[in-house]
Amino acid sequence: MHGGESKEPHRQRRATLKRVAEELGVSPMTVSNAYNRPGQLSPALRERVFETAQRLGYAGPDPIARGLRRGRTGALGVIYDSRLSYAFADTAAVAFMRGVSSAAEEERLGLLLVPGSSPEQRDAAIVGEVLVDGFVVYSVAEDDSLVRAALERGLPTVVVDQPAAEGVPFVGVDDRSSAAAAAEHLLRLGHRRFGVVSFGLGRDGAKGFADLERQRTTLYRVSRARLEGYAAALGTADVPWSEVPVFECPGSSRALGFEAAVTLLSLPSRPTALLAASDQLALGVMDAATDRGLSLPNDLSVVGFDDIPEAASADPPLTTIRQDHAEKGRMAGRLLIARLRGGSAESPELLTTELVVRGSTARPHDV
Amino acid sequence: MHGGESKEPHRQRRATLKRVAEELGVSPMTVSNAYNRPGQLSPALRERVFETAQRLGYAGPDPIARGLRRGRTGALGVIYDSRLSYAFADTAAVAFMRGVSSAAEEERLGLLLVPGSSPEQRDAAIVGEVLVDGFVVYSVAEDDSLVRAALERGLPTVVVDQPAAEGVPFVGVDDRSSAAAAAEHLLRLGHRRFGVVSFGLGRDGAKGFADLERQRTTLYRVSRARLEGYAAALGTADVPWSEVPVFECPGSSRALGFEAAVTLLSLPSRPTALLAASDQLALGVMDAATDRGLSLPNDLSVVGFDDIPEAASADPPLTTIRQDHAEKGRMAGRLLIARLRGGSAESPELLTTELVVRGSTARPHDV
DNA sequence: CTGAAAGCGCTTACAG
DNA sequence: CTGAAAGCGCTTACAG
Repeated sequence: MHGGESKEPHRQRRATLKRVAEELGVSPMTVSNAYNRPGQLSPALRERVFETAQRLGYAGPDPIARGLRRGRTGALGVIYDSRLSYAFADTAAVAFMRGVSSAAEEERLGLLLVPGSSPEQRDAAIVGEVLVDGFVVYSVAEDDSLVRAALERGLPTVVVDQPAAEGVPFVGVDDRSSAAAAAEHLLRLGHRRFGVVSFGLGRDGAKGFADLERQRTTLYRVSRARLEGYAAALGTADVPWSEVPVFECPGSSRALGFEAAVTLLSLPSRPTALLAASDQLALGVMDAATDRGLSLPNDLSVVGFDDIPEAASADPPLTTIRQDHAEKGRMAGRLLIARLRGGSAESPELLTTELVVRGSTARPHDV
Repeated sequence: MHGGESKEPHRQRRATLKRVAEELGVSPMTVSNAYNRPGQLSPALRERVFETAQRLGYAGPDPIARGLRRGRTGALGVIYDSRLSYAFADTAAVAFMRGVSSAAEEERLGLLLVPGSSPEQRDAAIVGEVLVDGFVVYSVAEDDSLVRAALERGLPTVVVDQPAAEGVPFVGVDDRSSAAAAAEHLLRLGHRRFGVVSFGLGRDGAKGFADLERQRTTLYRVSRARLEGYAAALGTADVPWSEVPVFECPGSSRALGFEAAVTLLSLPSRPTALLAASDQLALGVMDAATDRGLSLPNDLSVVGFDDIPEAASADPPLTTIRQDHAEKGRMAGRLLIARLRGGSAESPELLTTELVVRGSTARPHDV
């Protein structure tokens, strides 16, 4: 029964709990207890276990085996829309991660950043292979294969920004009322001729003007909600929405904002105010306006969405809708953890936003 | 043999591979092959496997069980000195993570951020419990319990900035020559009266002047290497190192830099130039100098180390030693991956640094 | 305070 | 192209 040591050692494998138990002449469970339930055995025996472990080069119970037995990994998975390295270059994403990590850390959970996806080359399979207890899906379009893969995995999942489906916990802002606040600000200043730079409205990656039909039928709720917010505010002020040009961008980059603005600003009846669905787009709009020799905010008012750090330092500083990305991350993390703990935790209230008025908006020049 | 379905279903557990195999009347290995080796079975059978899986709500092989069997997790662990949320607030750390994540992603590996540690409350045990294939230890003092725990875990480990021990792969910059370059720059400008704001030199958290003995005997190689670099450069110019006041700070914060400078600048023979071991410390030095009514760089030259984003936007902009944090992360990630792959990969060369001359340094006023 | 047995859910040789 | 068996390394009831 003893003397395991004399057996032909197969290639000197890493020491195991069982091996330590044999060496010591106790049962594996005693060794397990030494690590996991100190109260279950005498301090002296526990000491002997650790000594033997040390001597055999046993570093403690293998976390993978423990995970299999216990059914959990101790990590939250974060799924990001793009390459991970982009997440660390995106100030909003970094703030969001800061929030998620603080929630995870409160519960002694790790954060696993899921690799391998870019919009061009989706590797949704990895979502099924990753060792986590649940997912936070951040900044991923609601019909994306990454979201599907996360939901199919059958683990608790919280979706951020883009609601995925009925019943899936969601964290985000009230896009409709936030967008309305942006439009109302411009109306108060006296603007009547608007243009909108929107996120994408379909999988087709279309770039150009979106008619009312396309606006209404889009499956992208964030895009739709923001358009609805703009429309509602303008409607209240008797600005007919059907006459407001909406330029759709297949993404949210400065370059796309630039393109959109080039088109919008060459319209026969040039808008005096442009509403952009993100600060990135808005900054591109400002680039285009400046390029065209327009002076901001005199010739054109611009409002963004997000309040990224670059918004405040833009020239002129960008008026925008601020959201608290870190708080969003914290809420997403906490909501996921509540699900993990078996709580039937409801999705929390939507996060509040705030209109931040800066130098990129003013009364229209011709009023 | 069949009809597993008719057996008393214990609480409707999650479906397993075995369950799918029973349902289909094939062996578990066939189901496993359907997921892992498509070529091993007919497309038709494979389809039937997936259909059955779908019907039973089986989401594919459990990654934990697979991990146990295969002996790997598919994730790299990143150990950070402080709370994770601080890492996402630290621009150098974020750039570093960006680099590590790009290396991980190249190999389809996830990044697990290890939770639960702050300098005040170390939870090194978590390092033994986390499901990863190896560790990158970032920004952790070489005698810290986190480093010990990572090494004891017995997984491949790469240490960054603070070399941990002989034989442990290491990524960092040449601290000695970088520090020397900083001092040489000041010497070239004509400075002869120096002061140094150093990192900590011991576990005791001491704050104050460090004598030669303490400088020489410190176990912190980074602190020592930088002091040696300063000393070597000054020695070459016949500035006696023994007369250069070295103020030791138990950390690297703006507040500590402030404190150090308050003391150094009230010395009877006031230095005309201060060398700081980090930009954070240097910014604190500048705060203190301004507070005291000194004008920079006329009354005092300051050189930092790191080139964090705040350095360029400081007033005046900070002269410093630039290091490429993202590249450092990428190298650390690649080095770890090479170890994982069984390569006996040597530690790569030290990363190069670059003196960036900005407005915080000038000829001494009284020369 | 300690043990013997079962089993977490899969994949890996070894056979055919 | 498919199977039966062994086993990855642990922890969890169940007993005593």
